[in-house]
Amino acid sequence: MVEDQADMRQAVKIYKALGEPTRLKIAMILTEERNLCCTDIKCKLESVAGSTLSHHLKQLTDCGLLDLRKDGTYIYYSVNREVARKYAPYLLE
Amino acid sequence: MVEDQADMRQAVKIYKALGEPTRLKIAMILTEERNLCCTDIKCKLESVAGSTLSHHLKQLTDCGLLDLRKDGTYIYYSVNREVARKYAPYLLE
DNA sequence: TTTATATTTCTATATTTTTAGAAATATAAA
DNA sequence: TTTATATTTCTAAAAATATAGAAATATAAA
Repeated sequence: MVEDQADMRQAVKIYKALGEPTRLKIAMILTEERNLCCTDIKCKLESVAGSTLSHHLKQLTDCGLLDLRKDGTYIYYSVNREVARKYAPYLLE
Repeated sequence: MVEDQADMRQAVKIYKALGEPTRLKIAMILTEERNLCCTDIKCKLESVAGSTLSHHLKQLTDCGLLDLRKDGTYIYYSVNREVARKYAPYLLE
């Protein structure tokens, strides 16, 4: 039951993260194409400030939906498919 | 592509609806037990004003996640399993 | 018709979230 | 070391959301 609570908190975080147009877009971009860095993603969006994008990516990462891999100055993001499958398979369609 | 846009807008609505603790709770309650009315749901939650609950149910209904059936003064809610399966199968676990 | 119950709408307030500019940090390349 | 690029943190303002009391609406039962 305690895990359920923790599980629900994660679920809320994930759904909150996906319940915003820009972040859902980012999640969909990172499902289709993996290992994109901040700047790559920025290019694929109409217009977002870097600081704003950073906040969105943080939210998507903190909830467990995105995996990241650091390489030098770059951070490469991908959607974690297991998490997507469990909580939001819509992303994988 | 146009449908994709509409689809994404619905997805955002659904995830926004589920990205709030009380509403996720309501969705889970209505997945486990179907055809509950407003008052039944109110009893199963710690403490929510009727007006607040009404707003939550409206949001969950507007996005397509809940089906409703009116009977006299009562409105019975259930989770739409197809929508849940597509967007948030976590509910069905 | 009167009364009771279920639900919604109106209104206002408190809180949270989104957004981005500016400054800071981190790493790589010259 | 200097310069350039990637990303984050700080800060503040604007917008959106959650909440609930009071009043309104709808239907059923007495």
